[in-house]
Amino acid sequence: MSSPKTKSIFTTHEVSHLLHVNPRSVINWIEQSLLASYRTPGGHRRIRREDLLAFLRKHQIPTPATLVEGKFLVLIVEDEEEITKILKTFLERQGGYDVRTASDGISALIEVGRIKPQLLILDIMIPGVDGVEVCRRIKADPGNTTAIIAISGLPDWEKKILQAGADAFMAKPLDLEKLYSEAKRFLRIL
Amino acid sequence: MSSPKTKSIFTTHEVSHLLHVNPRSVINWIEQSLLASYRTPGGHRRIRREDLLAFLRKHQIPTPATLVEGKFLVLIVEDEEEITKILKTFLERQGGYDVRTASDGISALIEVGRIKPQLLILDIMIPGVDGVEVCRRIKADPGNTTAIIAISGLPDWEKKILQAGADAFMAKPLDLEKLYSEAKRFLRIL
DNA sequence: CACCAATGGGGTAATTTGGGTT
DNA sequence: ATTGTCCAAATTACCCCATTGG
Repeated sequence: MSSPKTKSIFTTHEVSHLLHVNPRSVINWIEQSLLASYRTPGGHRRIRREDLLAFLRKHQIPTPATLVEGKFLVLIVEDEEEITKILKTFLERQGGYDVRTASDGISALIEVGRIKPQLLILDIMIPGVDGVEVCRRIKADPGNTTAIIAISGLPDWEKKILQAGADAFMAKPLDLEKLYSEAKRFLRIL
Repeated sequence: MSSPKTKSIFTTHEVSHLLHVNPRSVINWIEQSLLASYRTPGGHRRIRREDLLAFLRKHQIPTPATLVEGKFLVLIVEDEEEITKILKTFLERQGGYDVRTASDGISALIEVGRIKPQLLILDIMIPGVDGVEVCRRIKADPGNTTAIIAISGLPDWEKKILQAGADAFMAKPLDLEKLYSEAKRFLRIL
């Protein structure tokens, strides 16, 4: 129940592992004052979480999920309860995701406006306002920050939904791993 | 609500937790006379707060927040009362922050000169002298020790305010956690 | 005084890190 | 600009037993 308490101090090797680079590169960045750090009495470098995050932001490097504080807000819009449940459980099991749900177009639009999720997983064939229209309306807002992954059993929708502004399309049956990988891409995490 | 009354004597394990190192390293430092300590009759080491602080200063290691005596002085310059209030409440709730406020450029400059805050949270669009000019003037003083986090609803200001010497820029709406993380970065605490 | 869980010490081996190199 | 390899040194892991503090 307790929060996993994100690490707050990292060694050069830990940073190099997080960012998938050679430890020497991390040292180079530090020596060029691109990344702030301090030293142990014995000369080993230590990097504070805040300094690492500032470095990542400045250089627009995707943030490793383990560095992210708080949770990502995801809204699933799907009228088939079974699929909703599978998706929700899967994402929650990854950790770091706060998953909300809606089952029709109108409530989807209301929820997006209200909670402003970072990610929307949107089934196209839903009751009332359909997914394409939901997508269009969300993306029409210039202040929009919600990434949209559209899903449907009919691959024919792909072109139309991407034109409506969706960031990605995935055909059912869903490949959960692929979906997760896309989600991470839009959330800019590693 | 009351201050937790900072501890004045620490064990090796407590120090190791504070600094995120292995207890063994603390012992090593003590044995190399890098860190002063004394022993209980049974041989257990005890470290005085002042000795620990001296050690941290000497090696330029950031100070854990719980070791900091007194409060950090923060000045918020913002003409929207609502935002000022949210920020002030948030920082005070973290503990360890003495938060002052100003609502225009002139009083901001006067207050910075008078109370020399460690941190200035500066809205750019304020009445009278604007944030960019306030920033420039503060950073023009070679004796300046105030870190500046600029905030604005218009992301376009980022480049200009950083050129004026601001240490960071954050767009509104504000992410309080991110702001707090930046604050800790500039205050050199763990 | 004895009991007990958690913590601390001391030894040594294993791992990680920095720095000079390529 | 990043990476590979070497070595010495710093840090950490693991062991068992003693101290601490209730």
